[in-house]
This record gives sequence, C-alpha cells and structure tokens, in this order.
Amino acid sequence: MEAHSLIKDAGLKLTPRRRAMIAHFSLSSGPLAPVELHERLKAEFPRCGLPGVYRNLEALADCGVLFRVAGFGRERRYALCSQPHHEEHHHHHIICISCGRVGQVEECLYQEGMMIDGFRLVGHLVQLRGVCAPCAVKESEGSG
Amino acid sequence: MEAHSLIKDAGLKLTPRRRAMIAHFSLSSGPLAPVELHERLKAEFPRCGLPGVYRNLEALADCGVLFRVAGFGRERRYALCSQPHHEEHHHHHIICISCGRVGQVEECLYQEGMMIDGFRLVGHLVQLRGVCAPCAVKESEGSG
DNA sequence: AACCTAAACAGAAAAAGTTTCTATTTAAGA
DNA sequence: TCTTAAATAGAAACTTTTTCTGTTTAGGTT
Ligand SMILES: [Mn+2]
Ligand SMILES: [Mn+2]
Ligand SMILES: [Zn+2]
Ligand SMILES: [Zn+2]
Repeated sequence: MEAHSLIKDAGLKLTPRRRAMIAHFSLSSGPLAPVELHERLKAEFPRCGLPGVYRNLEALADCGVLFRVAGFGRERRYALCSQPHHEEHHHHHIICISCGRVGQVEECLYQEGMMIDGFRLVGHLVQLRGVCAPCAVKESEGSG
Repeated sequence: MEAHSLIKDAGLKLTPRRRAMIAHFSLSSGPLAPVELHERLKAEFPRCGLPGVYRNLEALADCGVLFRVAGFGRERRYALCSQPHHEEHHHHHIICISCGRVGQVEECLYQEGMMIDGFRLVGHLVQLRGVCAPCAVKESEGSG
C-alpha cells in the first residue's frame, strides 16, 4: 500500500478511520466533499463526527495521499493521488467530467522562471477537466 | 470606462456602491476578499452590509468586470479584469506575489479537445503567480 | 504480553463565511 | 415626471470550518 507508507513516513498513525477513508476514496467515482465522506463513514463509524473528517482529510492531503481538488466552485473536495506531491515530482490532475476518474498529468507546460506577459513565473495552479478513454468509448457507443 | 459599459450591457444598474467598489479595486494592490472590501466601503457607506457586498461581487464577476481569483487556498477573492471573459476572448491571469498587480495572459497552453494523458480536454482552471516587471526591478535594486 | 506516549478521537461549542428573505429605496429608461 | 425592474439594508438562517477539552488508541518499547 503506497498510501500507508506515506502516512507512516509522515509520522502519522494508520488508524481504522484513515484506512476506511482511503477505501472510500478508492471506491468512489470522483472527488469527495467532507460531508459526503462523513455520510459514508457514518455507516461503519456511527460516532464519527465532521470535525474528525476535516482533520483527517487535511492530514492525508498534507502527506500526499490525497490532493485538494480545485475547480468545483467554492466546494472543498479531495481525491486520491497516486503519486506523492514532492518538489521532485511536480504534476497535475485531470478529472473525468463523466465518471470522476483522476489522471496524473506528468507533463507541465508551466516552468518556474519562465517569462509570461512580463512577469517571471513563480507558481501556478492547474486543474484540468476532461473525458477519460473508457467514457469516450461509452459516449461513441451511445451515439452510434 | 470599460467596466461601466460591461455593467450596462448586462442590464445591470450603475449604482454609487458599484462605482465605489470598482474604484477600491483600482486603488487596491492585489485581489480583495469580501470582508476586506466591506471594511473599505464602510467609510463611505456606513450602512453597507456584507450581504450586499457579496451580491455585488458576484454581479460584477458575472458581467466580467471582476474575476474570481483562485489559488488563495480557501479564500474567496476577486480582482479587476481588464478584458471581458467571453468565449471568444479566453485568457488567464498572473498575479504578482509582491504587489498584487494582475496581468492578462492571452496565450493559453491548454486547447479544448487536445489529448492529455488519455483524456480529451474539455476544461481547465489556470491561475498563475509571478513577479511583475516593476517588482523585479525593485528586487534587483534592493540586493544590488 | 503488558506498558508508554504521542497522536487521534468525540463532541460541544464557537467562529466564520455565506445565503435567503422582506420591505424599502433608487437608477435609469419612457 | 412617471414607472418599474433592480438594488439596497438588515435580520435571520444556514452551512462550513475551527477550536477546545477530556478520553481513547496505535504502535513502538520493554
Ligand atoms: Mn497527484
Ligand atoms: Mn481577465
Ligand atoms: Zn470517465
Ligand atoms: Zn509586482
């Protein structure tokens, strides 16, 4: 389990709660909001409160198991990240608008230091949306 | 005033409140959060409430006078947009991390329909941070 | 297997952010 | 000037998020 070693390496504990959260993200089609995850956890953990969910989501995002998804308006959402977000491993994510599948985008078009419009680039936020291959197949089948 | 015609074209009214908001954005170095803007408006409009500020920020963003800045974590922030965000005029913004100056980035590296990591791209969110030319000069003067 | 300790936990509470509602006022066209 | 759709204030409700405190637990150590 990649996620488990990320947790350990960060000096965090691998609790039943966190295992379950990761499992829910694995099963889920698409990014989850705190309330949504809380809803799903309540079945297995009736005493689980929303504050704990927030705490764990942030902890898991900080250690690279999850990433914070942008582009859902004001909604806060997280999704599994299959590779840790280290400085040495810069990447972005593309999310399927149909099924929620997350793709790692290794190639980045924005390089720190490049000049853009007279500015020297020092940081960037990129969040992509698209249609994944399986969903593209379904699309063409549906209309064919 | 470009902003004023944008407001008119959207069928909105050009109220003193909105004039003042635009003026504050012009004067401000950097994007503003609703509470920050409210704080500044209270001097001139003592009876101005936060709900009205939210309403107007959204109205001005919808008609293209402002844009919603991403990349400030969970904070909601807006800034002046010097060109309307029409489909025909796609662009992004780069914000100076030193002074808050906003640059329009006309060239976009992500084209709808292009294939990325097996996904067909259908949308993207890009928010850039950088150092503007004047601030770069100041930087080099300071260390020289 | 029984400790030990830092971390995680639940739950309440507070704080912050945001939206909704209604009655009143106003911008701007006729 | 008259008319009307839009903007406004203010209260209230609502949602989201954080903080706090005391209790429990994971995981390493003995
Ligand atoms: Mn990732
Ligand atoms: Mn713009
Ligand atoms: Zn898909
Ligand atoms: Zn600058």
